[in-house]
Amino acid sequence: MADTLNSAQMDAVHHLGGPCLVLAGAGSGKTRVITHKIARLLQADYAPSQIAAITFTNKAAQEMRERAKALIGPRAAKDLVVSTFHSLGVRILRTEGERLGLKPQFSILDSDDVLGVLKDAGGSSDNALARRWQWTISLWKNQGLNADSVEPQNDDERIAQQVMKRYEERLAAYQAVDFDDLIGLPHQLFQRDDEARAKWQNTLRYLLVDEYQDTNAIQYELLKSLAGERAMFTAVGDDDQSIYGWRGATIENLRRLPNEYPQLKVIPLEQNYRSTGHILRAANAVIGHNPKLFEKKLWSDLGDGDPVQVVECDNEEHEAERAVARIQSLRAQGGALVNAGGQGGEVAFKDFAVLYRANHQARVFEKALRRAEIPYKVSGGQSFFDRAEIKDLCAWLRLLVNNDDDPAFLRAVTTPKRGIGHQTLGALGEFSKRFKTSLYEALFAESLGTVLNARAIGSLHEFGRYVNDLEYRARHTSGSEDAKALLLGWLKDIDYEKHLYEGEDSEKLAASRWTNVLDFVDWIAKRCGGEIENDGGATFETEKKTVLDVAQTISVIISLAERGDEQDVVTLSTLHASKGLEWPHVVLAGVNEGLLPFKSDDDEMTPERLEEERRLMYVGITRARRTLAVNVLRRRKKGRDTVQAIPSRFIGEMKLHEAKSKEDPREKLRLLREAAAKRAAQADVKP
DNA sequence: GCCGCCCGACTTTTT
DNA sequence: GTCGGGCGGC
Repeated sequence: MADTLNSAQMDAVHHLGGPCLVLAGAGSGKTRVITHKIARLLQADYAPSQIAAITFTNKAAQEMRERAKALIGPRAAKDLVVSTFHSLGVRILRTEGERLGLKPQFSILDSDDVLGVLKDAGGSSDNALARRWQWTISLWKNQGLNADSVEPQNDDERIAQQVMKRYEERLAAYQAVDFDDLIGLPHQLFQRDDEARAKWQNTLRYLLVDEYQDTNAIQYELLKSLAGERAMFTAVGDDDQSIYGWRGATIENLRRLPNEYPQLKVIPLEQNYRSTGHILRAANAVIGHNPKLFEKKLWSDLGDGDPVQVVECDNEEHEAERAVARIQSLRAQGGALVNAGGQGGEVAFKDFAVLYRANHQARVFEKALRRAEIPYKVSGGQSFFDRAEIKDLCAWLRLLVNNDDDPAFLRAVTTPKRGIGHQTLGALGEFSKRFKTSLYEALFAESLGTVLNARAIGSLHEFGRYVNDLEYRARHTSGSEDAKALLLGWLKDIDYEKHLYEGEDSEKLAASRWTNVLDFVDWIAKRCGGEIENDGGATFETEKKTVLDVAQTISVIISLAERGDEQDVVTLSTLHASKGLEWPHVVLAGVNEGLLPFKSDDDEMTPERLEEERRLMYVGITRARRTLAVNVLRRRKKGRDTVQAIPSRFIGEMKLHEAKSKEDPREKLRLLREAAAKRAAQADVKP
């Protein structure tokens, strides 16, 4: 991307006099606009602490802060308010809690906590039912409703309303709030307390909102009251990438903006710096089938590039094989298909992504990639390993596998605290650096006595001997039962349960962490195998693995996860999780009716739903920089059996044939398919 | 009433 | 490949 801003980006950055809506098409450099606008605001004498950039996820907030820091320097970046909606809400509630009758140390319930409270409040032990209540109540709260203002439409909703009433009472009694309250309560406060509202309006004098199309009704209201009369804000979003309607986001928020702020300056960013022409034309063609809120058409000056390929596959396994073959052949050719575009050069695994509608579609791709020995990661997935308690234990396991893993050593030696402090570790670190050894190695060095006193050395040796002993036992223990005993013994030795309860002020949270730990132990133990299995009359023992073997596999998973995007691996991701990301080569998997657009058997496809599915397709297409393969299944699995599969109507909507002759036999076939898709569309959509 | 087995389904996700 | 629900047997 050029180092300068284009003229639309420039307009967006320099419009400071009033409300501003930036319609940032895919790949149009919206983060650049936000960070440059922050810099511009600083020039215009806003203090960093008066500028709030609001995002949806912690990850996005973190990235935004990094990007801003690179532009404006660490000192100014430190005071910027870069925060998610929810953490901003926490901040408001912590300072203003009193005015809402909330103790300063209220607790925030996570999703599991809420489920528990709901089961209790609703007098049901049925998880699925409680989840449905949770879902319904959350959607209501996101619309700014409470148990008294809800108007139930059916019996289920009437029950949910009653449960909600009791749920509200319980939260008040517990002095607890849920995630939705983090937005809803500050909003209520600002509605009725002019003083508090004025105070915050003066604290946060300029608001920048990222992914504006993902805001829900209540977030919109909160923004509106924060912005106040002055209306100093920039909303950045793209109605064509609104894919979270199902969790309460509403593009109404985009539609109402020009009405509620007549002075609103709307600036479309249409130049795309990501994809080549064929890909962009396909994207524009697809999204052209949706009714338009704002006129916007992406263009790029990166040349036509390679045509979008429709890849026909017999079934899911074949599809995965073809995707693997595509990865291998593109790598072999150095990325050149028809038009290399930029430089050919090396094509790395990390240049590829396979995107799909639903998580379970990843499995068959994982299998094929493993067989082809292609490294991959499944994105968006398991955050289990991200949990602090699991990381603690993994540090120990990593240390057992590799004694020289210094970060693991540091975490293990201080978890739990065992009287080895900063001083000791600092000295050990210096020592290890000087003699170019690992920390673990340094611990046993004869000459360590020159830098540390006997007591410190004693503690270190005790730790070292324990690790040594544990490693020996882990190396010689296998089978589920023995492994479990070993692991539980270890946790008891280090008194980890106590450590959890001491480190956590909420007993409940500590208990849930301990449950995670026990799950983790079971998980490892299971992988140590050795269970007697009964297979067709013949009993046999499955192959046993030692605890150390399993720890080794875990270490690999962890180090993959930790290095994150640095790793040269193929990405498997849902379309939802792919938003905001890009890859040179993208494969869209299973572009068939029923999958994309997704349709479940019992609910009917409304036009709104279909439009959101179409935006999902649009998001998928616009992730690709240079090549795009769209996979179509001839047959697909449905439940236990395989059924005929119809190509997605979105294939036809891409208008890939536009410039081609209709005499081409392949083209005729394509047109027939398109007609079939159209018929499917008419059959499925009720007007 | 509880436990175990078998069958079937399997959206999308953040705080 | 996993989880949950439902049914059947003890």
